[in-house]
Amino acid sequence: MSFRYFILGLLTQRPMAGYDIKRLLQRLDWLIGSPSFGSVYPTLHTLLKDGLVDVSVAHNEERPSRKVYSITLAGQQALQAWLDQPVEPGISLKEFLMRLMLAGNLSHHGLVAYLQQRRSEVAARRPKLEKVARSEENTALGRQLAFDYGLAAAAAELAWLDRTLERLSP
Amino acid sequence: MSFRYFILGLLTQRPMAGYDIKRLLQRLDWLIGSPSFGSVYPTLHTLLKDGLVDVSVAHNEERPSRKVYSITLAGQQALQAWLDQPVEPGISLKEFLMRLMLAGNLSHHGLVAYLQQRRSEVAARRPKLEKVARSEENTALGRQLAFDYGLAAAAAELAWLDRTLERLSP
DNA sequence: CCCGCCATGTAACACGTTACATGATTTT
DNA sequence: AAAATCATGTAACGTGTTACATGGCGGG
Repeated sequence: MSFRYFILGLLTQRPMAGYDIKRLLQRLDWLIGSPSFGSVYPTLHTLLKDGLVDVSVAHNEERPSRKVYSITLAGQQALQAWLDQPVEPGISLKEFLMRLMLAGNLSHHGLVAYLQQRRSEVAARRPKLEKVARSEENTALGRQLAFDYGLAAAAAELAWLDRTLERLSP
Repeated sequence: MSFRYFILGLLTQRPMAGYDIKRLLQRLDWLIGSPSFGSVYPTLHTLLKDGLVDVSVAHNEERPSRKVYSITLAGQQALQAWLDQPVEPGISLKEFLMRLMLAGNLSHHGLVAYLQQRRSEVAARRPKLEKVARSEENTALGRQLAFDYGLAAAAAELAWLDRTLERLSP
């Protein structure tokens, strides 16, 4: 269900063809990863089958025909329902960012709550990581480095969340 | 092939049962993600079938029998071959950390080279992200936040890599 | 007495990748 | 003339999840 809703979310901004979506996703590759064409097209097919998107074929002389998809009312409702349901804890960074990118469909309050939930999760990770890092089986160099990385990453994310929450507050 | 080699790598430290592996992985969950039992056991079965691990059943009265797996010579060679082959660029953070945790099987020089490669990749992401963030279609709040996060994360990882590389140098 | 931990396993399913097929047009 | 870009699609495969089945032990 991961990319399904994200693609649906992209279509709230403007109607797009599969190729466009793939290209856009490609440029977001580093943040959320980019599915292949073999994934994008079938996803659009099932969204269409489920009535969440419409398609209009743009017959072009000179260039291949494009199938331009737009979100339907049912699609907007389905997206909203998905966004409204609370995120279960332990979500991955990629999922966190995917939802964050759809923040345009969220209320200000919803966005702040989302970031605050993330903040408390990341904060909770710190002591856990430290505890695991100190356990006797993790003295190998690689493990030590990985834990060290984890702590640094958690600290950086926490700092970003604090900065961002402050910026968003009135 | 992702967890296959990581599990093999875990067995270089000590022989373990599937349950042990899962428990260990669980504690590394935040760093590299943890596969379910339905993935761990079949993985061990195929490693066994391929001759990369051995199994010895520990019949215990009182407790369920445990199947303790140990790495074979062929397994060690396969792992080494996998570690020796250069990492293709664009690897995900999770894969980066998985390999990092196996650093015990790497030479000092190999480890440093690995980190340096990562450093140059992360450094290259910065200008790309900045360029994409400035493009006209990314003015929506969510996108801006996600890009901002990406830049902060990249900066933090870069700083960590520099610190670590310095610490590892003579 | 029920719940949680220990311990293994299988089958159905979900999601995504790789590799292929097709074919025109623009750039090198 | 070759290669990249535009544009869509399918089929086989890989890897992992969820949900189930089985069964004993220990603590609240």
